[in-house]
Amino acid sequence: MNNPFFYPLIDLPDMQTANILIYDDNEALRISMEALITDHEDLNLLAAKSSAKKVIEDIREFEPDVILMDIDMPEINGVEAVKLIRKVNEHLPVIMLTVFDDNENIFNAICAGASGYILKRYASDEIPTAIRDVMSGGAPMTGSVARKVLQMVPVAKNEEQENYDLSKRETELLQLLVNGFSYKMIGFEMNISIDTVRSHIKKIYDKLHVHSATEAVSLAIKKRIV
Amino acid sequence: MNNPFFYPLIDLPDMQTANILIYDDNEALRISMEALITDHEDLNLLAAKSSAKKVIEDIREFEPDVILMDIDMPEINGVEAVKLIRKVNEHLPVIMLTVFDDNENIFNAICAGASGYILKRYASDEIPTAIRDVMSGGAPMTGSVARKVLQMVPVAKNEEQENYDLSKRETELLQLLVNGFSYKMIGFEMNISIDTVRSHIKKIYDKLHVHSATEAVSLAIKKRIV
DNA sequence: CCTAAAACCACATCATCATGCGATTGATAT
DNA sequence: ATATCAATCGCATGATGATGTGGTTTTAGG
Repeated sequence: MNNPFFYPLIDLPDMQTANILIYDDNEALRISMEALITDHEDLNLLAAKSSAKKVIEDIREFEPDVILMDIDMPEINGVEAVKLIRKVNEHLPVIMLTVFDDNENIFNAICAGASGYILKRYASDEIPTAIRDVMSGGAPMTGSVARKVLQMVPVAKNEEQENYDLSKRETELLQLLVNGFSYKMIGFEMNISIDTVRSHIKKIYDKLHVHSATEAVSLAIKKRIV
Repeated sequence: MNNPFFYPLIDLPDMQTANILIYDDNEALRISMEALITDHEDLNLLAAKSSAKKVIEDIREFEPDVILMDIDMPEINGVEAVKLIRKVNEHLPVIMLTVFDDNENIFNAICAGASGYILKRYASDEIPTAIRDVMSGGAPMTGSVARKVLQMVPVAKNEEQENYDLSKRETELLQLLVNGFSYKMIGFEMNISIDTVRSHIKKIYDKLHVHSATEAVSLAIKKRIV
């Protein structure tokens, strides 16, 4: 189709084979996953294990590109496993598989460092895509999961991003204050006298409607001024 | 395929037609979008406008099910438009369209209340899916966007959720400190003498390895101790 | 050119904070 | 029983913070 709207699709360069390691305690599911993966030329199953107990050793042995990790497993659950993985490897993509899409689970998995989160009921459809997705730097998730993650995103939402009208220099100073600098240190850091620091601080307090450093710091962080 | 792994796919019940409103200042793109949408039976384009200036009136007039909103528009940009929408309608799905996937833009859009965020270069592929997705409660985003959103999710990540071992009372006090209370106020609030406040504070500082209220407050918020 | 605002500095004063030393009480674990 | 620790309080001292008043210089706009 010759249409300006149709941008060239993502350039899939040398999409090499993705070497996969699977953890799931359900044997039927493991078998199905094997079948699914062998159906795709660019996916290669290294192993499918029923327990993540030896995940660290496994990684060293198999050197996978991607890990599919069930959340609900006996002995060591998926979230714990991800935490273990993240201690030795910051970036190895780990896609969580689960039947639950409750906030608690999702939140824990994300915080533990999971790269993606897909629901088993969509797994047959989404796993191949998800794997290619993480391989190219994405973070696959089911739509409903994505929405939940969005809801976790900080605060603000529609909250009238109040404008406190701090000048550049004032913002800079506030930043130092937030980092625990004393007046003396701020003066040194900004190359101004301590009296100037006081002067700035007072103006900042006036603008933020606060009367102490702790209030200012608290407000600055919570309202994302810094 | 008779396979236990292949869960019944998402039940698409009465997937009714999605009525769509588009905002994009690029005419060529609007035309392409129209073509794309008319290609799909379950999608219905109500209008494609070049400016979101009258978005509120438009919504009242057209009563769309979904809005596609370009971020980069003159006069009023997409993020501002979403904020306006959210003031009158908490739940109307708004999918952001953009060529940029920088953190700043994504973060602003999400905070403003966008329901999804997809990149124009994948638009032709993803828009139909995205629309169905938001209609059924999802939150569509491109993989790379999803990953960025994940990175915004609080802190923690793998960070050894450090345990500062604050006692109950100490935590309580720290909370007050974070809220900008002075020693005097804290003492009054907790019904203890100011000297006890000092005593507690000193212990808290020791445990947090800080030496001032601002540092403590900053750490407390950032590490989510409070 | 003139004005407003930002950025800079000084001095003074009182309040509050940071820290150290010491001490009592009650709960809990060994 | 006794050692540990959280929680409470007191006192003292030096450092730092909060606020006010009054300046000068630099920068950006009308």
